[in-house]
Amino acid sequence: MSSNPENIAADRAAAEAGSETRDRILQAALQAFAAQGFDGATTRQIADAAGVNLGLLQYHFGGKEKLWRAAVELAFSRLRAGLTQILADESVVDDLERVRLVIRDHVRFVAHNPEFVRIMHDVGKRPGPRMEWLVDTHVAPLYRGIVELLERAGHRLRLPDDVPPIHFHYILAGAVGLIFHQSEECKRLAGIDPFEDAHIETHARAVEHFLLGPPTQEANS
Amino acid sequence: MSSNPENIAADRAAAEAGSETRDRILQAALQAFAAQGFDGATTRQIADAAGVNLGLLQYHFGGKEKLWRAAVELAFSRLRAGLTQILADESVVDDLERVRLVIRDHVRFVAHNPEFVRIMHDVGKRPGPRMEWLVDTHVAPLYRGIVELLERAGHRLRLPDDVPPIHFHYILAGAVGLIFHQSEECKRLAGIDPFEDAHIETHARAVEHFLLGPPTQEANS
DNA sequence: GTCTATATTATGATAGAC
DNA sequence: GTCTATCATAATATAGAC
Repeated sequence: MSSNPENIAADRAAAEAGSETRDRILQAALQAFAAQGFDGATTRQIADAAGVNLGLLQYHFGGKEKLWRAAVELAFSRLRAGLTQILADESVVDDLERVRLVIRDHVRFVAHNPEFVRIMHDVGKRPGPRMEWLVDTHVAPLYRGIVELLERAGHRLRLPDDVPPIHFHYILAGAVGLIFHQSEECKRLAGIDPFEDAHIETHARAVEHFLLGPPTQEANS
Repeated sequence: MSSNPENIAADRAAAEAGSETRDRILQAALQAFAAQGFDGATTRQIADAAGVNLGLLQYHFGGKEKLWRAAVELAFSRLRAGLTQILADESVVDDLERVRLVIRDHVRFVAHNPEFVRIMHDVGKRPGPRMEWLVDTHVAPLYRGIVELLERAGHRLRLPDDVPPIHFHYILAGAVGLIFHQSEECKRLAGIDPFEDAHIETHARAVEHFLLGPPTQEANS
């Protein structure tokens, strides 16, 4: 940073350009890590996709690992944006309906942000510092919110006896996300693109139906 | 292969040792590809785990790609062993009960062969020759069998109107498999090991319950 | 902040002795 | 069939000019 006045404007412009570049790198990194996994994605590929030089990744993020963390933060911030809103929405009085809203919204979120599921699946399968960091800083807080909600919805959830909420969590996450995670497989297997709006809504309806049963009369949006 | 008689016995012994080595490599490869993904797994790591030299992978399989295919064949042969048996079991008269059996069995299969799901998730998310080969040669035939079964079970499946079977397929596969795929995450998130027998059965019961409803009276095994 | 080198390491594959 | 080199390549990360 310069201290002589005539350079302050230039510094500010440079800083802004830098922040914009940072964002482009971050976005490219999120796509790459989701599509190829942490191991498969390369820093060169990310730099190319962002249209910048390789050295810049080092400058802005300090390495592949830290870049990955920043990309994950971005993915989770997008998820929380919608989710915390629903969890706090006071106009919803019925907690079972709130679960329904969460499911419907999550299907749509995953369909529009498949990177989220892809990154979760990439990390959650193997032990190590990345997985531990992800769970501790991002997944666990969210999971606690979900469990609270499930407990408030209580017996009306039609959970069989003695099934801990963690099973519901993974059944839900799997039922919602797999078709989008495996979108390429799905296209070849069934000839449909799950990301098309009609299929997204069909999937939401199906998941909702299996996990919560037919909707009550007032629940339409 | 030698043609002089006194070496035939030695040849046979060598061939047997070779086939045994081949199997050890294959098993190690399956584990590695499942745990680290195709990109993350290294041929050296596989050779080490199998207790053999790097050059042998080349000799027996001809490269990483072909070794991967052989490992996938192994995983699917294990899956088919149990599945085709259930699909063909004539003592089951009710097709809805057959679906129930398939689900229960698949939960147990995945729990005991988590490599299966890990490999599926690793390949199914991105386009390319590996994914195409996997779908065409292994997934599609299996999927056709599942669809047939679903059609025979028909309306009793409680599928909402106009939901194509592909959605049921991915809901089922996701609900069954994710907790095992994400076992490491699950351990840290909920403090339980999903591979313990009690949790396997709980999960099977929960999935069954959500997708098929409460069991009928005669359906217990 | 951005770029052009380059250092260092690790990978998949090959050649050739035994 | 199995092993010991070794090659060629591609990856992350660094140093330093602009």
